[in-house]
Amino acid sequence: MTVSTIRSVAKYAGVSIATVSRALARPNAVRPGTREKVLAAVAALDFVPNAQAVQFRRRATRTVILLVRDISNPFYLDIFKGVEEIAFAAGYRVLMGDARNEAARVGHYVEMVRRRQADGLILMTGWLPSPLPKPSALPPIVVALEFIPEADLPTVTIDNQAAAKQAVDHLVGLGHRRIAHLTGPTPEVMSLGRHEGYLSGLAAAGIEPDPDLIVRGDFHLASGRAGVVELLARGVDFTAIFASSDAMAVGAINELRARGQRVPEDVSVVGFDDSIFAEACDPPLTTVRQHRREIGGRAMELMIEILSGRKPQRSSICVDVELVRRGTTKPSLAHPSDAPLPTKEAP
Amino acid sequence: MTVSTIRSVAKYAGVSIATVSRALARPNAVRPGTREKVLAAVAALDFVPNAQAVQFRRRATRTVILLVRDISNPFYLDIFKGVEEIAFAAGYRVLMGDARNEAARVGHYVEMVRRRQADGLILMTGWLPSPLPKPSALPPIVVALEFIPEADLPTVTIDNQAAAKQAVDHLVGLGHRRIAHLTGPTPEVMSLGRHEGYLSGLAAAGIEPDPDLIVRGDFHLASGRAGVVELLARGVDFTAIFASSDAMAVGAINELRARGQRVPEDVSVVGFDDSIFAEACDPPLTTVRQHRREIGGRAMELMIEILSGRKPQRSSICVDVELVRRGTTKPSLAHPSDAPLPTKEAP
DNA sequence: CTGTTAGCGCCTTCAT
DNA sequence: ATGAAGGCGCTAACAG
Repeated sequence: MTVSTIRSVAKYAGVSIATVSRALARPNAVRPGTREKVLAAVAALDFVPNAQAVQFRRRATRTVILLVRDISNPFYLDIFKGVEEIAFAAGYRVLMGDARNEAARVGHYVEMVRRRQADGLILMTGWLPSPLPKPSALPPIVVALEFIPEADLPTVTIDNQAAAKQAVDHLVGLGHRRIAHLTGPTPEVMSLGRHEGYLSGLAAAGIEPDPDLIVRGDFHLASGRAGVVELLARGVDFTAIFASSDAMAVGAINELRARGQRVPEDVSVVGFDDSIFAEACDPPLTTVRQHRREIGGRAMELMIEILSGRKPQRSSICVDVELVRRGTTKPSLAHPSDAPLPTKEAP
Repeated sequence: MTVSTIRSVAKYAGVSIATVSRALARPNAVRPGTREKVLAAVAALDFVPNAQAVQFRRRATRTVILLVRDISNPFYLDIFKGVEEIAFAAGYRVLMGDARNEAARVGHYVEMVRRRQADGLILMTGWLPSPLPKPSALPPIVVALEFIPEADLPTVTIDNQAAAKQAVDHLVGLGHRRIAHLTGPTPEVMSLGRHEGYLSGLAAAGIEPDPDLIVRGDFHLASGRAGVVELLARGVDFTAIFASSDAMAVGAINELRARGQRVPEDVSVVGFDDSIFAEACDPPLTTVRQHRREIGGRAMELMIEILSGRKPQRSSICVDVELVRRGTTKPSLAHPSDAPLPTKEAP
């Protein structure tokens, strides 16, 4: 590891340190001959500017933190990718933080940027440390995909309700009328939005919602299995399931199969996310795609605008979703009415 | 965002900045009364030390970069988690870098630490920028799970050969003798190790390897499907498949099913990694588990030792793997000999 | 165009 | 136990 400083380069090139600095930062602010000399010295001494000193001087770290709820979720990978691409291109670095589902850790990361370890925070947790610091004490924050009702922060989201409605519309279009919903953890805005979308999809089709068709999950695979177990235990009829996450959809499919039901022949299933599970699923999963790269990218763009002191045009952005029709949905064989399914053994 | 500095705190408390610094860094190097005053001032002014200044002064960033081959791979999530846990506890931060499979980007990250943006680099790519900088120009690097033959760097790995052999031993123990291997991308050390393990597993059982049973893949799902297509096209008999990654195993299973073969009844399948695919698979995948958290943690521990100037006891660590028997393997129905499978339609 | 100079915010001897 | 002072390596006025 080299240790040469700007001073040694200056001496070697026979110029002042200011000239070295300029030759490196704005090459054409310096006479070509001088530039040559400096560059030669830089090469000879294998000089690399000390980034810490530069950033300290400039009062900027050019680093942002992407803080996620739980890093085990592969969902965040593409978000990260979107953030990182934009960040990299703009000369920023991305520090990935894992909140491990603990509010306290969010506080830690907020503290990090207050201490100037980073310039800003892209938040993908639904909470901020409480008591909420007064707005003036909050560092630059952009919220992605989540909602923090208490604070009015710039946000990049999708329209969960419209997205869920699309999924239900698809099912309805296929002739399904007994559609179950595996929801996300329910006090959360995201889960609620998707559930409302489910309800409005039913309403649009003139279908009366049936509380027995609604099962609460937590987005994880196991809760998808459990959801099907519950549905079957209730003895309720259904020809389709809308799951608020792909992982739950896969869990549900596995459980349905274990119970002798075929997908999509007996039951159609739609997921949400278009995550890595969707393509690994057999048949591939029909699902609502979230453009994760784009969401991440947009969030980073917002952050850059904020950090540049420019006031962003829109402080909140809504990214479109897209229904991806694949193999787990097909037309309902049930009568157009609410007639029970052909034959279904109880669990 | 607060802007108070140590100087304002000093003035407020009526002491010198040196005292403030001490009161914060080593509280008992200062008289209790003074400490009180300082702490009160800190609280009143909502002072947080500027981390950039501190680190600049101390010539350390307390940040390490975890650079992965391709961030889209969920495999790295748990590695990150392991790294981050140890790092966090030791007061380090982890910057996640994505090499996007490009050697040039590795160079970029090496450069980052040379510029003192970070103290060290945990490398999970199989390459370093070439031409290789002379060792003296290399920053602190720990290699995890990969191998960089050209350079002699501290490494945390698993014994790929022994691990693969375990998988094959398991299959052999179940009575399988016609075992296919879906390899990883082949010029790479990791893939080669696993293939050697496969071969030695066969050798130990006195089974002659059959080149027709070996298909090259790239660790991804699609190549698992393609591998089965190839195997079937070759018209070769097999009762089991060992795939060098879980993703390939899942792809293979999906393709087998599409061709009317049952898993594990007709064909047993073993994967490698125990990744997120393994549990989502139906039935759950028998696979070789890599303890990713531990691997990450060990790598970070090594890094901390190196950065602390302590010479690590062992510069290379090998983490154990574990065969996880689940639902995709069962005893072979084929004759104990090399007899062809009962009935199998050609593709 | 180039050099001189004054810090950025903090830690750390070195005196007192 | 405390204060004064000197940088860390660099950038950004300000003069020339």
